[in-house]
This record gives sequence, C-alpha cells and structure tokens, in this order.
Amino acid sequence: MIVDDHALFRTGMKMILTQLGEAGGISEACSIKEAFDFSQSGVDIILLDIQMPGLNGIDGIKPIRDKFAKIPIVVLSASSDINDMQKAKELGAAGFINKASLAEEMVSSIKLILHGKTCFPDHLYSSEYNAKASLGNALTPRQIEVLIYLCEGKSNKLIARELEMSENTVRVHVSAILSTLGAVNRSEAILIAQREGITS
Amino acid sequence: MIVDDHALFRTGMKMILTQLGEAGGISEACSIKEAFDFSQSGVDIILLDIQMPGLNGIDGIKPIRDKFAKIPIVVLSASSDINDMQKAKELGAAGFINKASLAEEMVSSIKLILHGKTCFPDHLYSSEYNAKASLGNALTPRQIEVLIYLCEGKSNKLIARELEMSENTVRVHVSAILSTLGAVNRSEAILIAQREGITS
DNA sequence: CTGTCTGTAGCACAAATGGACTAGAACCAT
DNA sequence: ATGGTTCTAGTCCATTTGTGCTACAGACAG
Repeated sequence: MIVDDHALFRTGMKMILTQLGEAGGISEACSIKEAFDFSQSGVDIILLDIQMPGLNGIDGIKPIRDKFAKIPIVVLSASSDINDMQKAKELGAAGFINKASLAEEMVSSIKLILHGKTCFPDHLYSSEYNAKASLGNALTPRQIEVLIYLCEGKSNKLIARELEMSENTVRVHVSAILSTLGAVNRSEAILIAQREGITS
Repeated sequence: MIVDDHALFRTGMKMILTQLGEAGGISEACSIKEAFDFSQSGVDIILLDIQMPGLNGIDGIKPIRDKFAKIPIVVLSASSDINDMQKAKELGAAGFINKASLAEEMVSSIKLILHGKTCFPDHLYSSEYNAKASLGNALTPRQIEVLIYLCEGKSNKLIARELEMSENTVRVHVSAILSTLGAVNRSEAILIAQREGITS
C-alpha cells in the first residue's frame, strides 16, 4: 500500500514497482485517514510519505502500526532530515527511503524489509547526527515546551500565561534555550529550532 | 527533460509519460546546474520541480529560460502555494502542475502546453490570491531589504550596519513592516514572511 | 544522605524593541 | 508646481528582552 498525498508520485511508484517485478495489487491512499479504510489482509508492506497535509506522516506511524499490526512500514521522505529518520525509527518504522534514491535502491530495500529486516541510511549512526541530536536532547522538557511557544512568535508574557508560570520563569527558560542553541536572541533561536527540527 | 532532485520521482514520471504515449527520449537532471549540461536540441518541454536544494526551482526559471529559449517550462510543485504559482507565471513558465494531480491531468496539461498554450490552476485568479499577494507587494523595496535581514535573526543594530543606515531608520522600517504584516513583534514577522514566501 | 539537575520565582539592571511624533530630501506623477 | 510616496533620521517614552545574581522545593543517583 502506498500512502502519499501526491497522485503523480503514487502513480509513478506503482509503475516502478510493477515494472521491477515487485507488483501484485498495489493499494493507494492519499492520507493516513484513507489508509485506515483498507483491511490489513492482502497488505504486505506500507510505503508512507511523511510530508502530508493534515495528520503528519510521522505522527501517523503510531496509529497505523496499531491498526496494521505486524505489517512493516517504510517511511518515504523528500528530505533526508536526520531527525525525521530517527523519529521514524523510534516509532517502529521498518525502513527509511529518501525520494532522491534510485528506483533500484528502493526496490532492494523493500525486498530486505519484506524479509523481516530493517533498512535505514548508514549515516544515521554518524557522529554528525549525534552532534545535531544533542542539540535537541540538551534541552529539558520544560525548555522544549517554552521553545514551542517561542517558535510561534509569542511574547514572554503570553508564554507565561499559557504555561501557567511566572513571566520570570519564562525568562529563565528562554535564557537557557538561547545559551544551549547558541543564539543571541529569540529570532535566531526560532531559526535554529526550525533548522534542527526541534519543534517539529 | 525532467529536472527534479528525487530520482524516485524522476523514474516514476518517466514511466508515466512513456506509458501514456507521450514518450520519446526523456532526459533527467537532478539540479538546475545539471540541466545546463544538455543542449536545447531534442528537448521539447522542461518539467521543473521548484523544491530543490541549492539553486531553487523558482530562481532557476530565469536562467533556464535564457539558455533554453523558446522551450516551454512547466513548473512542478509538491505544494500548491499560490505565491509560487504567481511567481512561476511572472517568470515566464508555461504551466504549473501540482504533484497531487492525477497522471492523466498532467499529461493533458503537457499536451496543451506543447501546442503553445499555457496552463495554470484556475484559482490563481481568485480573490483570495489577490489578498495574499498584496501582503508582499505592500512592502516597499527598502522594507523588503530590512525584512530579509530581520528574517535572519539580526538585531536592529546589525541591520543598520549592514544596510548602512541609522539604527533609527531601521526601527522605522521594522515598525512599518510589523504594521503591514499584522505582526506584534519581529518573531511573528519572521513567521508570516516565511509563510507568505516574501523573502524566499 | 548528599550532591546534582530541574523547575520555580524573585530582584535588579542594561540593552533591545516598538510606537508616536516631527521633519527634510528625493523622486514621481498629475 | 503641487501633492503623494519613499527614505532618511531625529527625540521621547513605555515595554520587552536578556543577563546576572539569589533562593527554595522536588526528583533522582551514587
């Protein structure tokens, strides 16, 4: 089953898979919601795009795994955002395929996964990743909560109101966030958080 | 010729076009830069994705039009961002196809364009668009310059230094920007500018 | 039990930000 | 030429932001 909001891509994928002999009745769904309409019988593997409107693909992994127990999920992504890969892996995806990879690569990955193995890009284990991940991990839970509101353009006063803490405590958290992210002001913090995918 | 950084999508498109009889030697390029390596002879139409790393697809329209004079450019996009459509049109693209459209729709659009017509989504002419576009247009050239630096997280002092104006003048511009964008602070201005694609 | 980390919150102070004015120079269009 | 817009820049003032400090309570690990 292919879950992707872009019909053109779905059709293309279907043709690639049919052409390369991996075929046999391929279902299409243009959203997580639509994927739920299918019964798990007859589905061997789920190709799930993570860039979709509405329920995000990343957030969709869990519900799909609940419904389609034991059916492996392969995450497709346009970007090779290291955070997306890590999250997909943590949420129980069986593999991660970048849309920039060759058709042959994808097919061999799918074959691997159909044989019960997992398949993630090698550099998920590189040092670069760990450095990046530590940026997000270095923030405490409460700091991340504050960062989320900060990234919506809210003022300290508003954040204090919404998280029910004093404005001063918000300042403490914001200061810590700036220091950890290496930002000199909240605008830079927003850009860094966006780039690192901390709030996504 | 297909210009897209995602090999999977390129392969799928190639198969769709071959299948539906539109075929005949399809070249692939994974970037604007690579597209330049092809000679214009033999290329009838260019399918250009606008979400690509490095030189952006939108920014790539102009150079490609210069090099491949008279060859129609069809812009492909994962989103149906109204600003992207408008920009593509202004820069001389012959059409705009959303990746969520059906393969048949795309093929008929391509046929239209090969016959010298243009093909854009209808709602490009809706009232909603005009409201959005005016947001970017309402900013003066100097304000946009300031906004660009603002969107990089720079402080007023830094912007003043880089644009060689007094810090006070920067404040005047920033105030005008906030007022026009309907933002209450620079963080919100960044988010709005990003959403509207003003600085892209 | 004793540090360490986290979250809370206060105070004080400097710097940055944003708004409300005025005002002159340059440019453009009627 | 007269009026509109833009860009420039100044003053003044209130608010926001960011940084130091101190302090206390709870959680958790050694």
